[in-house]
Amino acid sequence: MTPQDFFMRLSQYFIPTLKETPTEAQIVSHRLMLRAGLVRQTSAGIYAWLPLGLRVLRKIEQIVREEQNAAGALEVLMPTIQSADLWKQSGRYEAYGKEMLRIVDRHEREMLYGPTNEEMITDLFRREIKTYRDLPKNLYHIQWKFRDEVRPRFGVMRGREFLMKDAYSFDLDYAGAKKSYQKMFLAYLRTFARMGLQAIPMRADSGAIGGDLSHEFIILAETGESAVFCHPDWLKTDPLRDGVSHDDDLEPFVNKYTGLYAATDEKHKPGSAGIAEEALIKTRGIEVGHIFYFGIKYSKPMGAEVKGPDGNNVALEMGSYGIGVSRLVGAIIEASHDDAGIIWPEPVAPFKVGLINLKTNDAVATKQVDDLYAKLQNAGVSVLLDDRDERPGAKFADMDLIGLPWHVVGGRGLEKGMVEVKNRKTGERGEISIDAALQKLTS
RNA sequence: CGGAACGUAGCGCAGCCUGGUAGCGCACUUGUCUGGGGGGCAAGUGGUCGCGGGUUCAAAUCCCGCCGUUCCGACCA
Repeated sequence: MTPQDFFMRLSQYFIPTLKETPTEAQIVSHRLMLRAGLVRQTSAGIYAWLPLGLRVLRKIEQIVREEQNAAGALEVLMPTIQSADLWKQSGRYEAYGKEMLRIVDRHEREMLYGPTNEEMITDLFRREIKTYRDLPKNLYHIQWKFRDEVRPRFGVMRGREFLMKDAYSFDLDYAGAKKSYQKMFLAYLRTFARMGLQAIPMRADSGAIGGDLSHEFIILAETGESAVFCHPDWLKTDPLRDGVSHDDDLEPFVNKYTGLYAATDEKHKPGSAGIAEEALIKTRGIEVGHIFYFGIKYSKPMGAEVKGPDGNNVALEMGSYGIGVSRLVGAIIEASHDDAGIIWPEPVAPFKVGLINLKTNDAVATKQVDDLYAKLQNAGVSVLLDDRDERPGAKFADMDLIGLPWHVVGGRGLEKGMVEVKNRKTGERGEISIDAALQKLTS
């Protein structure tokens, strides 16, 4: 917990909620992100993150980071601005098209705002790594990227500027590359599961980048962008309880998960699922991650080679692994909301508890609420305290909109030492003693 | 990039067709009553009508150009 967590009083914070929906927001996550004061648009597809939205972004980022680290990937940070030279070497400078934001610096040098980092990481790697003994390696960073989409839309789900985790693996041979791929496969399943999402890997085209071992990770959300079909057993999977470790042979694990049928609308072939068509779950999904092996696509033209055991130079076998971090904020809301607002899964919630003081003009009651606030903080629970002098209705509406997992209401029950505790997701609520509330929320 | 809309107060909108003092709701400020699901009363603040040009005695309104934003399609983490 950071020191600033001790001063999360709504009267001093910055959460500009909106009662009405801005016209430009068409889909639910975009509407809610604006209404709940998470972001503001500054240009088409470009957003400023306000305090509450930034906390969520950081939470997601941290989970991604932890799971990457657990898989043995090493964090680096590459620049947003790149030189065109590297892209000319790989041949993508011409190929990329108008999506790439091209910039000319004062010396008339061609630069670009990076849409991805294969070239740069390959360059960094080839300069330093000369022997197979230093393999395997997987380097990742979490950085802002820019793709000049023709038509940005859906808020942060398809912005032009976006925060992305991208990892790049380097191996001596295919067997090693496959192992690296499998580790990321596991890491991805764990990452999304930790965020409270049902994520399903689906076989994917490797697209413009090339390659043949490729999966998209799609999270299920009724309002998702594409229709998906999947085996009902998907809903029984839990990657967090499979008991596998990154050091294990992951082949059986990957086979288990890739063995269950799942396909997007465009890939779906009726009758190919191995079970009755009617038994398939039909829903919608949002792509939040993509992993793929692309072999020597960049290492070969860019001369990224190491000496193999036999003394010959070998082009590096590579793969890359992306997660749309900023997109996840929108995707999670698509997957978890109701008419009143956002419902944050606890691991990514900006605060765990929203504490409402309905008696701000009553010194004794306020003391009780402030005490509870301090005790929760001291117990390591992040709390947002609504100490504003607002009508109860406005406070409840804002709290529901913001969507913190637990709401604690200090009101007329305080005289008897009681508060109301509400679960945002289930709507379940009840009056319990302050001590019991403290117990419940810190356990 | 093809097709289509929209731009008037912080937000949501009316006014434009048929040119003549720029409006409504919410928000905001002050006072007051109120106090468990966006409250009432009273008094206020706030707008170069996206920008530029043209027509006209007169333009938010009509005409031309530009900019911005959004929607549908093709494209994508």
